Amino acid sequence: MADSVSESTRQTLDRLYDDSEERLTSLFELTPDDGEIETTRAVFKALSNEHRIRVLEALREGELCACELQAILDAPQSTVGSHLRELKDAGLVKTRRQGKWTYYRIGDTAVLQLLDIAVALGRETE
Amino acid sequence: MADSVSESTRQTLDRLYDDSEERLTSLFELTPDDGEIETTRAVFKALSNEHRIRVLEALREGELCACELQAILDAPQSTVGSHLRELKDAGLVKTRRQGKWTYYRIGDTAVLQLLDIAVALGRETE
DNA sequence: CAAACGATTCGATATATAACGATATGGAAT
DNA sequence: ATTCCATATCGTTATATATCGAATCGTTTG
Repeated sequence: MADSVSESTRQTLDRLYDDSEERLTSLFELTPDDGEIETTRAVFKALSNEHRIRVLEALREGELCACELQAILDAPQSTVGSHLRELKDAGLVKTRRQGKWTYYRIGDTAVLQLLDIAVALGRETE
Repeated sequence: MADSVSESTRQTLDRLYDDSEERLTSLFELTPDDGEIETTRAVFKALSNEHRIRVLEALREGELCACELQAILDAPQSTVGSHLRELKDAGLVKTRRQGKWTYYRIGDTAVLQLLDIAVALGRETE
């Protein structure tokens, strides 16, 4: 584990700490396992697109069918479709099929919490 | 505004609603303005990378210098540097310079809230 | 003030993501 | 069954992001 660190990094730590080995070990304890990082990244990745954010914002009020979302995004059907699929794959929306129509809704209210916090954070960063 | 909608989308809405024009107008009210969407997107984009998530997780406990973060990521200095710059540009971390070292810390606890919610959301989606 | 060293930026290449026309799928109505 | 329609998927091309060696910048320290 600790011996996977590059030479230059190790040298820096050696200079910085009396017991660099111990420090390295405690540093590595700060990092979550790969699986958790990856699932977290997938959530943020799905949220990091203008069209997908617009869809989720629109779904705050309740479910909408794909064609309504298409009107909101004002983009070609294939483009909208692939974004909806991505949101669904990420678990951020759920679908309900009624006849020819597919209705989309927010999959978990935690999604709205994420949006709220990010909006506030973005505003203060501006 | 409403006349920017493509022909096929309009036709679909025409079939779907008696007053498609009114429906279109109310749909457009669901979408936030471009500026807000963009700042929100910027926050999520900065968060949608394995290395950057690892950095933020590591900073939960308190500030760390760039070289320690380099040890945690175990990546070349230039790679780590560009991720740190991106986090700083997005306002997610703040820096403090002491002598030769630059110390990084979480810029706003809202960042940790975002991470917590996304981790939980990712876990249940898996 | 010059050497040393960590941090930052630059530039080229590799990889990932987005867009969207064309086509397929599946339900409903005639 | 055939046709129509909403949605989903595929495949290609365009755009964006990540990586990392090399060069540069800013401080500290001798």
